[in-house]
Amino acid sequence: MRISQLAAATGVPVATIKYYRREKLLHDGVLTAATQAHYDDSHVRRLKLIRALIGTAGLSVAATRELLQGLENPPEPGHDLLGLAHRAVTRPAADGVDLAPAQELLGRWGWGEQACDRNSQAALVEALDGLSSAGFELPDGMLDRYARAMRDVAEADVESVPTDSPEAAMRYVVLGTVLVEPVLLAMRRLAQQSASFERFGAATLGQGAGPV
Amino acid sequence: MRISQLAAATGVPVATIKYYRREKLLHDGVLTAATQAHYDDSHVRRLKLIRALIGTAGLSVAATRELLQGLENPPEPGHDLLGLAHRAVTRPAADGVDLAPAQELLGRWGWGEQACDRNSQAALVEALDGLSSAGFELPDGMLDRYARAMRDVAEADVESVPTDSPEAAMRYVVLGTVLVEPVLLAMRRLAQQSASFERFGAATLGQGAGPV
DNA sequence: CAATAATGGAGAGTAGTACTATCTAAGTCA
DNA sequence: TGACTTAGATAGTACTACTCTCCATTATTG
Repeated sequence: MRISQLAAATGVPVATIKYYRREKLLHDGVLTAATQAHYDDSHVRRLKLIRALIGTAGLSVAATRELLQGLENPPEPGHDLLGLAHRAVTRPAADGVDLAPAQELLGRWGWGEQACDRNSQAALVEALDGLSSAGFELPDGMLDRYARAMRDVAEADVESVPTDSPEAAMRYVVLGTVLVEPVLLAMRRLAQQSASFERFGAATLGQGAGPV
Repeated sequence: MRISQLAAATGVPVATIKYYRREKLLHDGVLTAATQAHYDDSHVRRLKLIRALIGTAGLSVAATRELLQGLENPPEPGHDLLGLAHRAVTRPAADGVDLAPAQELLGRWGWGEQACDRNSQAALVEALDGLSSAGFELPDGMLDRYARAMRDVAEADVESVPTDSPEAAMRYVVLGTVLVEPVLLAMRRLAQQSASFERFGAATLGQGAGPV
């Protein structure tokens, strides 16, 4: 398969394929001559994965590269699979973040603090800071309801990890983490619309009377 | 309060404040002379809100402007509050998207299809497409578990909407939708780490033995 | 009251990201 | 043979979110 056929098979422009190759997202084809290379199914699959990570999951090219490079190396026992996935979607925590608020919540929910890494805790703290600095106050108990729901999600995630091979587990964890996020957010919005429709009828929160 | 004091009070550089003003995110101060204007608390609050929307929620300047302009106009009865918030975080659906897969799911979950707008349905379809085109298959029943959890979240959201004043309701819906998303995602990651720690111990999915 | 600093408003400049286009020498195919 | 394709390198583009510079005022301070 030559590059133009690879482009046709995936819908990705040739120039973009070359760009991804330069950026080390896509492995080289097999050179058959100085100006000719062959690509195969592995390139098609990889390219589709790249587009899903950049397009659907909204990762940057740099984060995508890191995640793919992590996926490439077979996971050693004790390798931090979740960390690999989470680093791809979590920006590193600033140094001066006070993790105490997160620690308190983790304690309250019985989520072992020692199991949870700094960056994810910092992400929670920053998200909550964003809420409060915007002058937005969550009603009492709201955070706990959210926590229960996300715990359900996470338990489903963890239970479904295939345990037969480390490679399959790694793939599942890494892709499941980043690619499922947009699914969950889309679901929340639809569920909000449905719940609001049931509770208030169309007139209050849902679709207005007129066209959008 | 002059612009430099506004900058000091919010941590936003003067040049950036001027930029937000040009971009109509921030209302003008009161001119007291040709080169002097006064700012007040409303500017401080607005600026903090802008930073939360752009920084924490990850909105673009354009989406932030739209959302703020929507917040500004008092909501008319029948106004589409959820739509306003959802448009700020959902990119408009491409024309050619087939909504059938989403419709089927909505039917299965009993989420009234007529309550759910095209763009949100398209977002779900695209997110699921991303999963499958990445070669990632969700186990049977997984989507339903996710749906149940997100339904819980959405019901909490809708129940907590203050019903006393339309302005408060609008503010709650719009900000709650976009600012809570990062909170939920951070929680999912922490819950995954905790659940994985409980199920597998530190060695399999969680923090590796060595330093990262 | 004069020197210094700050401000509003406008425009231009910058840094980063994700491509996209052009070019050359080399190879392929009809 | 001659049009077409390709690898690899370099340069250019479009967009976003700022950031800087400038000038004619105002304000502040010694």
